[in-house]
Amino acid sequence: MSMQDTASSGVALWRLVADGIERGIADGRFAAGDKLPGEMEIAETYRVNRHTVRRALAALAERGLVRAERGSGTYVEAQKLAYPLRSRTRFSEIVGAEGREPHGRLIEATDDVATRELARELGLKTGAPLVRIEAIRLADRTPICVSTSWLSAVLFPDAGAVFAATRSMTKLLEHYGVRDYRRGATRITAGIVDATDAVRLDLALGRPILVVDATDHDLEGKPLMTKHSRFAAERVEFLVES
Amino acid sequence: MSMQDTASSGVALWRLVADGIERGIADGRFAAGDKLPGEMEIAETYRVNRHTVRRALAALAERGLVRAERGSGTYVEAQKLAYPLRSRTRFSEIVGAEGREPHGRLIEATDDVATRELARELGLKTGAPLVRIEAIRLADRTPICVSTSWLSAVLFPDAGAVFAATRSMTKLLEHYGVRDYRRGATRITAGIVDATDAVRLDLALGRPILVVDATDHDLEGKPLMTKHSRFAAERVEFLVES
DNA sequence: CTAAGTTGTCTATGATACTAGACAACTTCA
DNA sequence: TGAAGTTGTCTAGTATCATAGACAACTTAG
Repeated sequence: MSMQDTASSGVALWRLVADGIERGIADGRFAAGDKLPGEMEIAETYRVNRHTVRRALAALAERGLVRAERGSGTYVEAQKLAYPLRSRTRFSEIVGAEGREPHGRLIEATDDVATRELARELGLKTGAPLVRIEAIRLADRTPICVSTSWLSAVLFPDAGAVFAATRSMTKLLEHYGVRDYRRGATRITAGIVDATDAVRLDLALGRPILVVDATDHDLEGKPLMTKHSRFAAERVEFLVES
Repeated sequence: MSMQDTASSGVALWRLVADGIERGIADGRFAAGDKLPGEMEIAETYRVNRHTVRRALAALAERGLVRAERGSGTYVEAQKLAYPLRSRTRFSEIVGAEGREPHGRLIEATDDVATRELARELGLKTGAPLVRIEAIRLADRTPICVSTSWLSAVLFPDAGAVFAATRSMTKLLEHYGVRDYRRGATRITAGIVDATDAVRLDLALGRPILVVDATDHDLEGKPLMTKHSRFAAERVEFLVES
C-alpha cells in the first residue's frame, strides 16, 4: 500500500493505519494492557514504512489510547467507555468512575428560537428565545461526544458564558440555583458522522455515531434543558440498566 | 479550514470537499442535472482555495458523478442507482436499463472449501471444494459493489479464469451450459465498510454499506452459486417490489 | 455587442506526507 | 554478560497537498 497504489484516496496512510489499530482496540482484538505488534510488524502488515506507523501510533498516543515503552513495546491504554444510562446521568461522574479525566469545551453558544419540537420538550411556546450551546466532551484526551443543548434564554440568561467558564452543565445549572436534576426519556438512534462532527470528534468521515436525544428536568419535573448528543460509537458503550 | 486548523486530521481537504458534495448529491440536495454552486462559492462555504475545490470536482468528474461545462457551470451527472431486487437479477441489465455502462472486474479467484453454512446454501457437503470469486462491479466508472461468490469447484472448474475473461457471472454460467437462473431468498443487512472494501469501492473508511446475501438457482431449483455482496449504500437504492 | 460570471490552465511557493537508511537507547530473555 | 528485539531520533529525498494570483476561453443575461 502506498499513496500511489490507493489511487490517491485523499486519506493519509498514517490515518488508515491509526484507524485500523483503533478499530482493533475497539472491537477487542487488542484488549486494554495488551502489547501491540512491533512497529516493524505493523509496517509490514500495512505495507508501509515504519515512520508512517510511528506517525499513526503517535496520533493514538497523543489521545491516550496507547502508550509506548522504549525497548519493550507499545501497549493499549484505553478501552471503551462504559456509559450507563440512568435517570441521574452526569458525564463527569461517569468518566471519573472509569478512572479517566473528564473535560468539556464550549464550541459555540448562540441565540436560537424554539421550534415546535423544542418548545414541546421544554414546555415553552414555539418561537420562545433559547440559548443553544454546542459543546464537546472528552475522557482524558479522547473526544467522546458532541452535544447541542437548548435552554430557555429567559430562565438561563448568558448560559453560554457560564458554560464557557464552568465547562460543565451541572455547574451551569447550579449557577442558576438548580441543585439537582433528572433525565427524562432518552431516545437512542444511530447514524453516520457528518463532516463537522467528524473533525470535532477526531473521527474518520462516515464513522458510525450513537445519537442520543434527552431532556433534563428538575425534581418537580419542570424541563430545564434538552439535548441532542452525538457519541463516537467506537469509543463508548451504553449500558441500560433494567 | 486548513490543514493546520483541523489539527492535521489525516484526511486531505479536497477529499472532505468531495465527500461533502457527494453526500449532497446522495441525499438529494443536488438532484441529477442540477447545477452545482460555482467553484468560488464552494471554496467560500468550505473555507478553502478554489484549486482545492477543483481537485475535489475533478475526483468526482473522474468517477462520472459530475460534469463541468466551461463558462457555464458544473452539473450533477449521476443519481442513485435504482436496483430492483427481483427473482431475475442481472447486474449488467439493471445498470444498462438506467442508461449507464456496466463493468465487472475480477479481484481474486481462489480455491476454498465449504463451511457448513456455505454447504447448506449450495446443497453440498461440508468441506466440499469451492471456487471463491472476489469481484467488483461498476456503473460507468463508479464502483457499485464488491461481491464474493462461491461455486462448486466440481461443477464449475476454472470458474475464476472464465470470469476473468467474461467479466460477467451470467456469461460464466452460460459457459458451463446454464441458460437461465433465478435468485432465491435474499438477505439484506447494513454495516460499515472495512478497509479493504473501502479502497475497492473508493469509499471513505467507515461509510455505510448494504450487505446482500443470496443464492442463485437453476430453473429446477438446484443451487448454482451463493454470494455475499457489499454495496456502497450512498450509490444504490434497492427496490423491493411487492 | 457587452459585461458579468463561469470553468480551464499556467506559474510559483511553502507545508506536509511518505519513504529510506542508519544508529542510539533501552528492555527482555537466555 | 550478551544477543535479539524494541522504541527514539536523526538526516535526506521525493511526491503530494494547499494556497495564491493571474489570465484565457467560454456561456449567459441584458
